[in-house]
Amino acid sequence: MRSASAAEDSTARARIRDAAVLRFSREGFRASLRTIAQEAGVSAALVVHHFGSKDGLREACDEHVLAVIREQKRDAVGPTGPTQLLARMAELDEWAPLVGYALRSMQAGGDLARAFLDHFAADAEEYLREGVAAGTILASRDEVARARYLTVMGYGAFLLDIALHPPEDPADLRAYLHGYLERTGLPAMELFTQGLFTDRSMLDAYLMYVTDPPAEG
Amino acid sequence: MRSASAAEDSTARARIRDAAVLRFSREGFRASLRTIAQEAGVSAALVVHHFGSKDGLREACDEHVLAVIREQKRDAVGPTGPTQLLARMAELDEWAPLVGYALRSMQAGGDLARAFLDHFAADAEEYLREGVAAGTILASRDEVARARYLTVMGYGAFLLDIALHPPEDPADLRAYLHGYLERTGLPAMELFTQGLFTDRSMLDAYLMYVTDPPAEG
DNA sequence: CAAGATGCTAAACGCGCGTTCAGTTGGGCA
DNA sequence: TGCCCAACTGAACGCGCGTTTAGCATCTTG
Repeated sequence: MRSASAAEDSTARARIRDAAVLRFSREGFRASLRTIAQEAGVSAALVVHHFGSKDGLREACDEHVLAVIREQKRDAVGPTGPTQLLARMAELDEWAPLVGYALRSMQAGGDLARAFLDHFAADAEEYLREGVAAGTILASRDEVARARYLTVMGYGAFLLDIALHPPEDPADLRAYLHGYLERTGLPAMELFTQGLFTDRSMLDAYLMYVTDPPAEG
Repeated sequence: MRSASAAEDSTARARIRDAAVLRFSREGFRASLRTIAQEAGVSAALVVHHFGSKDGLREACDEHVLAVIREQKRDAVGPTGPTQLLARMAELDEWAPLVGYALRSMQAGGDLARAFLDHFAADAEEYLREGVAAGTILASRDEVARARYLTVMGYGAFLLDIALHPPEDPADLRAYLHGYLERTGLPAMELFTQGLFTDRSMLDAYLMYVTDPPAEG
């Protein structure tokens, strides 16, 4: 079936789509149709001919990226966290444009971003439950909310870090990810194993507040 | 000196700057000069006359927003967390455009975003040290890295959440913030008081890895 | 009062964008 | 063979953008 990867599809349509993913990944969604067409070695008119409009092209890219990442996840052996999935994919240069596209998409918001996050949050929930069952992870009063919170936090921190320190070579997500993990590894580990507070008073105060909220101003 | 607020400055230059902050806050930095000029009740040419170019206008907005937020912070009585600063400011409709501008700026990256985060991370560091000294917060092996990590995480999560669920009325940050805190309050409190793992094995493994890293591939 | 700076505008310029259009090529099929 | 349809292109269109230019009032100042 799949001889090596989807890149083997050398129809003009696929070439345009791949070129679009690459340029969107590098330049954001401001990348022009003409630039994309040039990268694919076709005319700008052909892009519109195949995808109807620039928005149509973006939708096609969205579907493609989501499909590939889902397939990658299915093929992955054993459970891995959602962050680890993109991280491992970034390790292979072949997938770098897809990961870059996904990150751009999350930063821009929209349907694909929501789809990604729902997907990853659902994964996180599963892995957290497994951890709780295995006794390695503490139980939460609201597993769904926790999974979502941790997912949004992880990706949000990574995206903001990228925005603050844009890599000179956007293609080299590998190097960037390495540096990011180096910077955040220790505080993350401390937070996840020890928390931040020395006692339960803040949590108890919050729980009290939630169950018996003060009157609205 | 300051009769009520900076909004009292009714020179055309100030009106243009305030209009720019408002529109940038609502529409992002794609907002056009003509739109901003119209909002300020002047011609587009006058904007260029006063600020040289659109980039010049953005720089002026950056300086203004940073200055106002710093001043607000100085006036604030007692220590408050950096997140709480923006949160409290968002409560007052008067400051909402400034806060919106700051958030847009962080999402877009650039110098102002770095300035904000350095500022807030330094604040966080101070408050964390106070907490450690007071015995309410656990000490970290690297206070600087932890302060930065928590700051990037907090704002990153909030920004991603906004991108995923853009409020229908961007001006009403107040309502949005309320919903966000409702969604994340419990898992955040749990994480900060209890951590995530049941034992120290992950942290110990990480510390071992850092002090004695495996050979590079 | 003359002269020049200052605040400000209407109109236009040039550019890059997404998109459209008329037309060419070439393979599949009655 | 003749026809058609799909793939594809170069040129142009229309638009909105940031910016420029020329000119007009209105103050300031010697």
